[in-house]
Amino acid sequence: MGCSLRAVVTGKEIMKETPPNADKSTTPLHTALSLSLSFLLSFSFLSFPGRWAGESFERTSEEIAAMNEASHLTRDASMEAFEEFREGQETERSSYRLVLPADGYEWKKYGQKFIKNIGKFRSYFKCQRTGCGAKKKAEWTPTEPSDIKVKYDGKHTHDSWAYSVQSEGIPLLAQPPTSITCSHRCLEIKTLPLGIMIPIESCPFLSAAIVDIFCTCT
DNA sequence: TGGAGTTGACCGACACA
DNA sequence: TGTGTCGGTCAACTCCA
Repeated sequence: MGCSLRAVVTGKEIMKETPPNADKSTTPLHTALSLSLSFLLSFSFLSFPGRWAGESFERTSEEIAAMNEASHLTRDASMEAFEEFREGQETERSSYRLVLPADGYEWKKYGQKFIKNIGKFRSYFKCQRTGCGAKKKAEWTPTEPSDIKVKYDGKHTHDSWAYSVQSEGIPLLAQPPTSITCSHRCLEIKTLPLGIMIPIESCPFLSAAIVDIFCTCT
């Protein structure tokens, strides 16, 4: 079990998870803020909410029924069955492409699966920077394509382009986070009032972005 | 033509009988 | 311990600018 940081931005939820062996010597609150720092630095939403390429995404009841039917098949056959159904519906392939909000890093998509257990599609991304092992997974429900959950794995070995963007005078957070939650293996719960100033150096917009932070045990 | 996305196949982990 | 299912990843393929 590890520590997780959650942020809700304009109704869309994202999540950052940390390894179970993360340093626990610091206070829960400090841990929460430390974890949030790198995450928020890359969290410069210049285009949000996420949307599908092409025409607006709407799933018919027949398509949903086909997905449920496919979920009873084997892992790879389920996606195949679903796609076969879609082909029969003569819908555009591009309308199922996911467009994620910019987060300050360049990602390379290397896979996508329909996860049976959670009933969502999951796309896999790697950071394109050479030598950087950071990854992220984007999950979304077919019926709620704007409800995208992004899980970040690993750390970036480089800065995000958010710094360069900021230097040009462009607001980093067009739509700042409305809530940030840290779930941590601790014995106490920290709750900070709205609008609190976060004493973290090198974060140019954190105080303006964070309106609520609290840490709970998991 | 090269980069990015798609997708079938493969592999290791895990649950269960 | 064998079998089936799962999530994660690879790599060939397709698409598009």
